[in-house]
Amino acid sequence: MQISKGVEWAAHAAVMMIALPDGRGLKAEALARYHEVPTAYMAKQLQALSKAGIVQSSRGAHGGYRLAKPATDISLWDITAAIEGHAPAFRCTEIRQNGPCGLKPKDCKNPCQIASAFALAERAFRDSLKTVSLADLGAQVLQNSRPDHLSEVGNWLENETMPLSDTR
Amino acid sequence: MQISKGVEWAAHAAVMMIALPDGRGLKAEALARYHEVPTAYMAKQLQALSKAGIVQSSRGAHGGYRLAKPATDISLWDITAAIEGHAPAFRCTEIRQNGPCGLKPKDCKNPCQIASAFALAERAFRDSLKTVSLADLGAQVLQNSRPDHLSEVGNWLENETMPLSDTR
DNA sequence: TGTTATTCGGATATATATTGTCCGAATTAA
DNA sequence: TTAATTCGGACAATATATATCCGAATAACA
Repeated sequence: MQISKGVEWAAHAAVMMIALPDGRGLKAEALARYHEVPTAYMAKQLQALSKAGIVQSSRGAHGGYRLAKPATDISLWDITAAIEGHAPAFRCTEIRQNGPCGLKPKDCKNPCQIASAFALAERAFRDSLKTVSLADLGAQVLQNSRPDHLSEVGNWLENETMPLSDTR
Repeated sequence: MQISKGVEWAAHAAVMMIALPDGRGLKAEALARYHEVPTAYMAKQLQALSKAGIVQSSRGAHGGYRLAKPATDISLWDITAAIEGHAPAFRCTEIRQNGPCGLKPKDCKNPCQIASAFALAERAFRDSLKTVSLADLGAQVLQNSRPDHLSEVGNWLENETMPLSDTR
């Protein structure tokens, strides 16, 4: 029971993109270099975010990624689901229908009690992540960072960001 | 992000053991046959439950497994943790310390905001599972089962259970 | 308007964790 | 003492997660 590293990377990349000025983007390679992770794999996570409508991508020269909507409208659950998928972690295989005393399918209209309990727990997990928006995370980072670090990041962004022409 | 099938099997096996009369046990092979799953792998899950102090095992002729404590004192989280381990699902790799603008370790005394959010969500998940005891699950099964099914299970148990001599 | 540099996107290998299996050590009834 | 029967940990096979590569697409520029 473990969450993919891609979720961590995608979340950090998304927080980074909050700071982008309007009309600018960051390419996958830059985001990977900034976080010191494999470029191609970071790109894969960004593609997943793009498919989920969380980020916009621009191809070609001076292309890159940027957030597709306000940071307040993107939750940590959105990012997690985009990478991990929406499938429940607990997979009920209906073993109550197995074996010498197995139940008939018609007696299994209601979900198994164990599966129900896990569904409830997973809902609690989801709901907790849904309460955290990218904007919240960004605000916390601003609060807890030393000023010199923030300007360091600002300078780095200044060098790496390119104006994006098109907004497909 | 998925939960091992062993958790499902262990949970069903544990619920089954609620019904055991005092001084009786079920061997791993019987529990596996009842649920129609591979014997050796079911045995592995039972061993994990045993290590966690959830079930008692008796070796030798007429050996088997039984609950080690009252069903009210065993939660679904206990069983999950016994099989899956206590390690958190989200693994923070501290990538904020990586790259050109990486933070110094001394500036990372507080956990990363993203990791904190996941820790909170996982706590919600755990707490939800902790509210469900084996006794609860057993009661729900009794309520939702047809009487003929219950007597069928009772007969099966009668044939399979052996008196356990020793209570190591 | 053609050309080229640069980017994203999906198909393809490798590493790791999960799932499944086996055989020896231990225990107990006879 | 013996032998049957069990648990327990070490050992393979499979599925998933991780990492990588190369082609398709786009926009800048001459």
